[in-house]
Amino acid sequence: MPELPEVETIRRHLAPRVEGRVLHRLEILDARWTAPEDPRAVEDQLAGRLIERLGRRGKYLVATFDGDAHLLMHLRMTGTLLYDPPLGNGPDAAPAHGRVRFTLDEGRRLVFIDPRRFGTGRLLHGDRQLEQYLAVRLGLDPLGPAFTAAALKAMARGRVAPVKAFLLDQRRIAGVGNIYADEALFRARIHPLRPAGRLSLGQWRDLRDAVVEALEAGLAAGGATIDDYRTPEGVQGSFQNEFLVHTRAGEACPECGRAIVKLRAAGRGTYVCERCQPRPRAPRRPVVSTWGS
DNA sequence: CGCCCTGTTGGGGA
DNA sequence: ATCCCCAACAGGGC
Repeated sequence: MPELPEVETIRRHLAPRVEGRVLHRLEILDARWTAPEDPRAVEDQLAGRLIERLGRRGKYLVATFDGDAHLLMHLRMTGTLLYDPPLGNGPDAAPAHGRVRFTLDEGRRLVFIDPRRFGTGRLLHGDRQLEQYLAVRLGLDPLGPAFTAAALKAMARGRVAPVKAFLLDQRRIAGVGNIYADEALFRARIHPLRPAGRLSLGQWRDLRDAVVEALEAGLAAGGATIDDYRTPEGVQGSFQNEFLVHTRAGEACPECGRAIVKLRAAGRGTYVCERCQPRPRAPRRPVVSTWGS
C-alpha cells in the first residue's frame, strides 16, 4: 500500500543506512523494471558510484548518485525495498519476488521486492532531466506550504470529475492514493462523487486539513512499525486499524453508526458513510418555468 | 481443484 | 477533459 506515508517511512528508514555508501554492484533481475530501457545499461552506469542521498518526490523514491545520476524508483501496488533481508531457507528464508539487488559496502544489501511486478526504476541524468520528468507528473506536495485551500479551489475550477478523482490525480496533488483519499474525504465529510469544481472554499479548507491530518497520522503510525526485515504487509497490518472507513463496508460509521457502504469512484473501490458524507444532488436539469406562459 | 472477482498505481488509447 | 482497460500476480469466495 505505498502511498506517500509508506514511501516516506521506507525512505526515512533507509536513508541513514545507504547514504554515503558505494553501490558496488547492481543486479536488475527483471527487465520489466527498467523497460523500455536496457537493464544492463542502468547497471553499468550506476555500479561503483556513491549514493549521495535518498529522497522522495510524491510516491517516487529518488536515489541520487555522484555524477548527478538519479535513480527514480516507483513501488506501485506491491513493491518494497528491504535492507539486508535474510538469505537462507526455512525460518531464515529469503523473501520471494526479488526483482533488483543492490550490493553496498561491507556486504550490505538492498532488495527491491515486488510480487506483482508493476514497480519501475528509471535512470535520469542531471537535475534538469529529473525536474523535467517530475514536473509533468507531480503537482503540489500535500505537506508543503503551497498546498492551500485557495490553490485547490483554483485548480478545481470548472472541473466536473468527482473530487476523489481530483485527489488521486498525481499531477495535481502528489502522494495521495486510494486509501488516504477515502480517509480524507470522510474526515472532511465530503462525498467522493461530488464534482470537484462545485466545492466551496470552506469545503476545500476542510479537505485540505483532512488530507494533511490523514497523511500525518499514517506517517506517525508507519514510522513506529517498520524495521529491517519488515514487509509492507507488516506496515499495513498495524496501521489498518486506524483507518476510519477504508475496507470497512458494512461496519458502523464511527461518527454516526450508519453502515459504511462501498461504491466505485474514479474506477477504484471507495468507502463512504452516506449520512456523514451526503451524496451530491442529482445533476440539476434546466428548470423551465411554466409560469405565465 | 478451477473459475471469477478484487486490488495499494499509473500510462495509454478511446 | 474524462473514462476504461491493462500490466502480473496473490488471495478469497464459491
